[in-house]
Amino acid sequence: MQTFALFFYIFVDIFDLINRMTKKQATIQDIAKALNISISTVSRAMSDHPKIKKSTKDQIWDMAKKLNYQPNTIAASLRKGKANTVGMIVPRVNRHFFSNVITGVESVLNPAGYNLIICQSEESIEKEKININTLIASRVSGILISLSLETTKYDHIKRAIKMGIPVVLYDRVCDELDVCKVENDDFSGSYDLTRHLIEQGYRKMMWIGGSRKFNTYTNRYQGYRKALSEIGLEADNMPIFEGSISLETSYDYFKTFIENEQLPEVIFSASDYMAMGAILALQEKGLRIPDDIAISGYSNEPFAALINPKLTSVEQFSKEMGQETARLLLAQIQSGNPNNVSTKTMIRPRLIVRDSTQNKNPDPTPPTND
Amino acid sequence: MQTFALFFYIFVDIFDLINRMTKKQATIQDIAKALNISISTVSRAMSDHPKIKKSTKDQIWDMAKKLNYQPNTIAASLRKGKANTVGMIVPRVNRHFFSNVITGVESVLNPAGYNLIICQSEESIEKEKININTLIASRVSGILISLSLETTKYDHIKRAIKMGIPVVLYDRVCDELDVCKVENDDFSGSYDLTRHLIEQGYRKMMWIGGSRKFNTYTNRYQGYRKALSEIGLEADNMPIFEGSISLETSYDYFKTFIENEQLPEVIFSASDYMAMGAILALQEKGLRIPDDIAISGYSNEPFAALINPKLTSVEQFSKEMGQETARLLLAQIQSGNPNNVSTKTMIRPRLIVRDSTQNKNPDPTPPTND
DNA sequence: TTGTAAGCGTTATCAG
DNA sequence: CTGATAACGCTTACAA
Repeated sequence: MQTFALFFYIFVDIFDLINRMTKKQATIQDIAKALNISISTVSRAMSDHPKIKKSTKDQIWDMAKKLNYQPNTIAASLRKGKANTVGMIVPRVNRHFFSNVITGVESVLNPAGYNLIICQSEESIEKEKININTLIASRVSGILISLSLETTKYDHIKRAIKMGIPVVLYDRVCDELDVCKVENDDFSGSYDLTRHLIEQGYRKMMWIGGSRKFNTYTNRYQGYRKALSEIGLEADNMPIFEGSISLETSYDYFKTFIENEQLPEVIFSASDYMAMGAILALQEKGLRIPDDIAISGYSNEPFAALINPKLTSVEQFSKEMGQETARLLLAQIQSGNPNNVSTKTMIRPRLIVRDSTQNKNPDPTPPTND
Repeated sequence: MQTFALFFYIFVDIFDLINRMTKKQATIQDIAKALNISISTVSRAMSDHPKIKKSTKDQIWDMAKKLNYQPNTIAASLRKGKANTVGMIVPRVNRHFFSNVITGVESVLNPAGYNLIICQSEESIEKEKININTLIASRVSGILISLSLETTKYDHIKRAIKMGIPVVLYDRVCDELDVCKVENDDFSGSYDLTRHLIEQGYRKMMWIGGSRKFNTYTNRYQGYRKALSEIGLEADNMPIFEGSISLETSYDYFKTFIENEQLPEVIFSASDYMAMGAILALQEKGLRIPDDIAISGYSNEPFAALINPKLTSVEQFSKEMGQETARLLLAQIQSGNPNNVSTKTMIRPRLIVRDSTQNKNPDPTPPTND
């Protein structure tokens, strides 16, 4: 018994030694050889094939452990013609919104056995093209993409679609591609928010946001415009500031705006960051929010609930968007007939009313409508 | 001429047709066949091998374009025994700090021709093990990992190391693994911050932070302790609150703390979120910051500069950490002798002094030391 | 229940 | 400068 144990010990060690010396990883061949069985049996055992005897399976699994076997998905992918990998193109990962979409995507893709390759376009169409090529070259099972701000031609994406790779667009979509899309319902979010402002009694409004050549901001503007038009106000005749979506841009703008222009009752900011810039500029001039001027944001950035006053904003459910996007992709992959349908899913955002839009001295006139 | 053009047109179309019908992607074989040359020549041309005539290369590239050829990196990886992919394990992507590390990593890995597979451990050692297995199975060229909070055993990581996969630890490291590590110099960051508080004249301090069983918080505590001991104060004798690192925990704690305990002059919070929770609780009770009580944070979250008062904090240079981590990994990969060195890189953080620690009525006693 | 053998698309070695 | 050919590690008909 003693001897046997010793023998066994040496036996194990030899395998380990061989592993180390050759620096080569064990394959199913090694297992097959060691057990004097066929490699296909090993392959089947590794995927827990029902037609393999339990006892042989156990043998194989033991040996696998002994040899420190790690399956090689690359070989499997090559053989199967596709990888259990999906590619996700994101403008930037270090944005609250997008990193939450990623979390959502992973939460459905991982349990389904897929890995995520994340690529950043950094808002550049050139990078986006490179990303697409990389993903095609990696033979991913599908591609999730939110378009870069620069992207106005879609040949690179069409190429992927033509190759039979399922594609789902999320957040930043376009009409030209005939695939599944998951969007934020910016129109509704904006409309609801504007209704809230109206109900608070505000009438003299001002729009600030990113350039309306981007869908996001057009849609938000349209929602704002619609709500106003319903009570007989014309958004286009009220002040508008379009600029790059950053705290600084808006801060600088309001520094001078305050000096030269008459302030509205409320600022509708289509971006929390721009709202923040405005707030800093206004507060520096001694203006109280919302008493002297109210303001709302959009996106519900983490800081919105933390600043003073707490910022009214719109929650976008980024994680849910990721989940829905991933689910659609999985459906495409599993259908075996990718890109055969082109759906359009709207994620309905939710208005979060906070202190920054609480009218202390509401206009006596109620909304004329509804 | 007319005829030729027509012929050519049909010719192209046939290829396209075949591509579509078979849904099979063109390979170098197809190119070779179409051009009546050998597949090895095509392979060489695709990697721009110097010994291939310019004219044949051009032919090949043309045909590649015509056939809509996309290289198959899976096949290449299998043949070469490794993928041009590196794996990155991150506790959570939707954290400001980590998503910036990712950005940094990508900024050096992509130009070097590597792709990133990002996995989230979600602070679970089980997930971390699965992630490691996935990455090994994908035959990544290297692994970057920040340990989950649960991780106290490292067999899974050792396995990767033993298989010859270069591993670099970042942010959350451990002594037991003999690999390259990139850490935040929490001790120094905390020390510098405490010195600043001392210089502001604060003496009655309070420590709040995450559990000190985690390196991060021990180190920060030690820096704090050291600075205090230098002026003859004993940190251990001052109030301490350890809890989960969230706004809510700290908010709840201070709601009752204010009622029952005597407030310190300044709260040293080892987390911006906990600082924020405290601020909300204190301000709700009508306390003015920093006039009635000062407070500092750590990590320089985006909101730190936006709240009122602006929060003194410590900037961690997460992007730079990512870049350094990636550089170290690349060096390991290229050395061909992975995990042969084990370095320890400290990223020195920077103190950002803001309003929340401006002492309006400084203690007349200057620091006794330095 | 297990084995045989072909092949996935590359690259690398050797030979012209 | 180019070609033939053997892997790389796995899956999967088809056979037994």
